[in-house]
Amino acid sequence: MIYCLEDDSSIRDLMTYTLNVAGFDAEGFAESTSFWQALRSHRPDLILLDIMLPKEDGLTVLKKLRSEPRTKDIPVIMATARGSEYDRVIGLDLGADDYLSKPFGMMEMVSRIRAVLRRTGASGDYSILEYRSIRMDPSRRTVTVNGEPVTLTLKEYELLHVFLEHPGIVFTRDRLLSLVWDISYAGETRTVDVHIGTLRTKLKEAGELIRTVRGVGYRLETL
Amino acid sequence: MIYCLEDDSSIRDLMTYTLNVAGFDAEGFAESTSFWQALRSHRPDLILLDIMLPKEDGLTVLKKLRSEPRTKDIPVIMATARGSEYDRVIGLDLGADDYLSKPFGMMEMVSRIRAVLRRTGASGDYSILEYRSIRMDPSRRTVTVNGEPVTLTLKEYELLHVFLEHPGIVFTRDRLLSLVWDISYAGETRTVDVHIGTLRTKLKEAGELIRTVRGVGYRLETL
DNA sequence: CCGCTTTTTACATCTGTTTTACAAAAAACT
DNA sequence: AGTTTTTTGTAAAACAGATGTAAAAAGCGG
Repeated sequence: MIYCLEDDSSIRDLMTYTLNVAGFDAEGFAESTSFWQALRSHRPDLILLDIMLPKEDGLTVLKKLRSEPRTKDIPVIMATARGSEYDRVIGLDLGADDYLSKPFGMMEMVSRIRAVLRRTGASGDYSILEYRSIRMDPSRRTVTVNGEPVTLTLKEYELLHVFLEHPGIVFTRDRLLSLVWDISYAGETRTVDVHIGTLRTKLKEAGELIRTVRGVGYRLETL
Repeated sequence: MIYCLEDDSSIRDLMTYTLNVAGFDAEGFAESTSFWQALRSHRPDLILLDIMLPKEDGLTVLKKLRSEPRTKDIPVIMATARGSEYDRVIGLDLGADDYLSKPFGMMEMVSRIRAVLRRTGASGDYSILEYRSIRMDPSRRTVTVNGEPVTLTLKEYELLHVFLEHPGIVFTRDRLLSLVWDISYAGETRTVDVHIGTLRTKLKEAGELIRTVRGVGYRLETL
């Protein structure tokens, strides 16, 4: 989910519309009050923040976001008026993750968002993940290998999702447990191994792409 | 263009967001002043009017609209709280074109808007939705399977509508609840499952097209 | 009060997950 | 090289949880 805080309704609508088409879940806010309210019940994957806002300006919002533990890690992209170098500097100090100079194109916006999400590791992105012969469509929750559909269970799917999002990166069993099972397991468990096993067989030849790193964990092979 | 006059910003944003996604052009207003101002320069195709408003209540707004020649033919849908308020509105019969009882689901809102727009002859899209043997005519609110008419209840219809509009996409139970039922439902419920069940049996063989994605939700099968 | 829709409840069933146990493979150590 | 130790693969059993569904309860409009 991406939140857009932008007072101009036509720009805001264009943004949310574009983001939806691009496969994101987006919600727009005209001013900060409703934005803070929404933030209480939901934590977005990214926030698009206009500098010029009616009640409370963007820099203040950013400062508030960064001061709260619950929100300080949410990536923020700021939309600034052209050439106002001042805002840019201030925003940098406050820790915005990227900037968009108005007027900006929707395509640029989407690619910046993708870049920031990739950098910060948060996903929220529903675009298709692909590696070699493996293809995953998160919005449909389907996986194909060489075009052949493969039926995966929840855990298998989540595991593969982790690997596809970070090809080449080694994940320890503990890390996988916390990512896919989200609880940090104290003791020793063979669960991950078993699921890796079933995943490998279900992926047929492509199963070999999931390599064992002895004594450490697993990773999706990159060459 | 659809105007939404609703003081609660989160509901208003949800409404305009949904309408935009549904292909309408929507603009929200928190109170009547800015609404009257916008009305001077533009004539919307439909107005969504909340009864409870800060400055000037919805009934007064409706009365004013109906008294002006320039605005008296604009279709109006009123959003009312359940109970006495509803009766009061009906009793007054100021000539709203339809009513929505709060809390209402976004799909219901969209369907009502489409229905009203169709009745009044204004624009809007109510193209027939079709997938395999299932055929839905939103303007008549009818569904057929292999040409055989199927009688669906409100919720069943709205559910099927969601699926037909996005074949293949997986919907979690939460998402379906927010689309077809209330704005947001906290806590666990088997309601969705039961309705999916009845929908499946009513759709006969075509019921198998609604697939369960274990641990996630449901989706209309595409191959 | 009646008939219809919707929601809840309860339980059987089905499916995925985890554990267990042991074989196989790799590494470490004579 | 041979032996031991550690680590991983995997089949099968045990377990946990999600889903389907009938039936009861609750809501709603007449």
